[in-house]
Amino acid sequence: MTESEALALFKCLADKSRLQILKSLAMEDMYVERLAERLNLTAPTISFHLKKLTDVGAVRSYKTQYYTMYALCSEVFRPSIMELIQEKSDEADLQAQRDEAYRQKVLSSFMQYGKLKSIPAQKKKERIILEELLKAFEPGRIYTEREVNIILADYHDDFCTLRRDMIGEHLMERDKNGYWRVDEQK
Amino acid sequence: MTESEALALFKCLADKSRLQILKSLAMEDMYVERLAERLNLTAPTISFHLKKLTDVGAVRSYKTQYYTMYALCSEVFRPSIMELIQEKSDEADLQAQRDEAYRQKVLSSFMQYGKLKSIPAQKKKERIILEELLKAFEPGRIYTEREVNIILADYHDDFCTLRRDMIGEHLMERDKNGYWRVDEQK
DNA sequence: ATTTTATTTTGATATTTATCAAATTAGATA
DNA sequence: TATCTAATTTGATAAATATCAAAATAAAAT
Repeated sequence: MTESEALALFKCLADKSRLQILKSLAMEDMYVERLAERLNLTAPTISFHLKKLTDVGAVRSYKTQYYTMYALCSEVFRPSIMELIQEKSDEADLQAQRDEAYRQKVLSSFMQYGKLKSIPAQKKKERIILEELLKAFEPGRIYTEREVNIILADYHDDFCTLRRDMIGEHLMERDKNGYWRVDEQK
Repeated sequence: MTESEALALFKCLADKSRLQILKSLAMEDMYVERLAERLNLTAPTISFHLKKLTDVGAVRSYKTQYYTMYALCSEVFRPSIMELIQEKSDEADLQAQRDEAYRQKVLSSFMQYGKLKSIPAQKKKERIILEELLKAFEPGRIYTEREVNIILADYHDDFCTLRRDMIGEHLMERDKNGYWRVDEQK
């Protein structure tokens, strides 16, 4: 089971009516109207819940003459909660984690005591460093070139290269009034 | 753990952010801002989630100089989902179930083939029967005495007693225009 | 004492969703 | 085929809630 499947399962369990349905089905198979009567809900509402439960594989249904009987899929409920929580992440999450790990690795190999040991030659690595240094600037605020130099000089003597590459990587922009952060997201 | 505690726990698990928090805390204890950074959420949001998780006993916190560290309460996650689902119901639910069981017992011993075998002598039992017969009347509609008689006669020859006791139990009311159901709730 | 930093609370908002009534579909019996 | 009955879908509504920004607390360092 993947992480998002576990989430979907928990969402299903996070409802009183659905828990009651599961508890009822744990005792014996039942059809929609029987459940509606037991829980004091309408048939459409029970149907709605059973659909959700079916979608996550918690229940299954079979026909017996008049009725559509619903039954519990017990296997789904065997694992402990901990097992579900620790499901490994989906592909997207995994990639994000890998990215973050790489970022940390680059940061720790080029930064020390809050200073930049050297400016990475690889563009990809320098980009990561620059993104980190960018945090020293407030979003929206406009800085003079002198202010930018002072801030960057805190990290490395060659603040000119840093300043130029900030512009080159489009992390900052400039005009006659000064420099400012580029903030894309949101 | 009671049924409603299990429900509260599942509600907590039914959120992506909280699952990620738990997964993070499963690796190591963390403080609010660290989690906010990892999940790309604001500190207030993390705080909000941690409060919920604390309330259900999923995490606990302790102070270490600067920070409030949060830690997983692993015991909570050991049981299988099935164990939680089958928690016995709360006191209120249990009482409701007992009441319903008693009602069914009375109904089945005095009713047969949709007819009333006899009118219960015990007031408590008759009340249950009358409440059941009341369902034959539409809420809001006004019936003539003759109509009431016809409906009640379907259940027992002594429809006069039934009609009188409907009034006596305040299940129906009457005035010069006729009879009607008393519907309290909603 | 003052300032800084971490955390929580408050207020507002947008999204999700459980529920029902009414309408529709599907199956089985007559 | 026609007619029940069970089940689902649709549309509407009310309640819950995840999130953020801003304000308020708390706690530590200067």
